[in-house]
Amino acid sequence: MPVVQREVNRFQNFLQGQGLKLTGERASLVREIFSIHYHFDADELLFKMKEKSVKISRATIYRTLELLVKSGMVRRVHLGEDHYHYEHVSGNSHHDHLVCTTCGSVIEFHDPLLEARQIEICGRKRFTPTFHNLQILGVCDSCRRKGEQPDAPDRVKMIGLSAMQLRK
Amino acid sequence: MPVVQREVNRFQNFLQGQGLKLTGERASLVREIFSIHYHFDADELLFKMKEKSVKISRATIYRTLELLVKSGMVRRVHLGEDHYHYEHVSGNSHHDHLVCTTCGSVIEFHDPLLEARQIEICGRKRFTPTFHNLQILGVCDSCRRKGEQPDAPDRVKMIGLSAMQLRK
DNA sequence: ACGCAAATGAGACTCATTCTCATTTAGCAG
DNA sequence: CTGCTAAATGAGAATGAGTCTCATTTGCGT
Repeated sequence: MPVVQREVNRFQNFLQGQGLKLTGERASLVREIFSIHYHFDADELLFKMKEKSVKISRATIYRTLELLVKSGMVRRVHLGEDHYHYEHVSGNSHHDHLVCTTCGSVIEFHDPLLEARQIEICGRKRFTPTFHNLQILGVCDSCRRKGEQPDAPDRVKMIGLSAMQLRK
Repeated sequence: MPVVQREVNRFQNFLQGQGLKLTGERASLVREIFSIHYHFDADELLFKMKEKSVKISRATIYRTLELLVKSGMVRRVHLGEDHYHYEHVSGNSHHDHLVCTTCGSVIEFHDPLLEARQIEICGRKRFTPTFHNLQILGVCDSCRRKGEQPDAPDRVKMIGLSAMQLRK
């Protein structure tokens, strides 16, 4: 009856359709992933499973994430870092991300007008869109209020922004 | 007098401002990069330099790319692959990308309305944007006309899209 | 031309991700 | 309930983009 169980069932349906099996490891991962209402990476998952004394190998985590992405239940997102992040897809709530380059926090947003405009652009280019990925990098409200630290650009390198772009 | 020479000078100005030096290797790389009117990755650069018998080590390529990004002359872009791509910045023509998931081709576009809407959204979230990164994945005109190949989803895995997302 | 900080090349290293393969398991047929 | 077999797992090796180290070389101000 917990909500996450529905997700496990959803995954099982997908697996059965592909002639694949629902194992204990896969079920645990789905339960964990759908309890994280935020972005995570493979290592965080590995760590959380270890915390709960659920033994799952790194390989299985990656393999299961791949299946979940194929099933559409999980989405791979780029957050300006040099490795992948993931997030679960609840219902069909697509959203994009504002990423703070100072503190690393991520704000989600969804804007129908933005989406509509994108579709218009695609039409003009005779391009059939299936999916998109938008991150807006910048400074969040609380970091802005804290003022400019003189040594702030440290995080800039990580995220691959140029000083010039930041200055714009 | 070739156009690329202006870029070399631009880079030299940046380097001097930082107390850094313009070396033969750096100049060759800038000339090469500003002759590529497309996206490239570090390995492609390495290969092209080898082709021209210009000896430059992998480390220098990465180091120079980092400097060029810092100078604002080159931009790091994510194109849905698992490693970085770069593109040179000519003037101040920001643009975004339509990436075909079938043939891998990339169409650039720039849309002021889209940008304006993004700024509006940021304002609502009290977020100060400095930069953004938008890729729209989908199928380009010529691939669409070729119809659906029964084995098309091969590239899907590479790009990390789910079958469900593609179907939408 | 000198001196020295900066730059280079070669290869070692890191670290996320993928692969291999021997062993275990889910789930179907009987 | 039992056996069977394809699929799944874990452990660790392999991969590959990107970074770092350090001995040697070079740009460039004096």
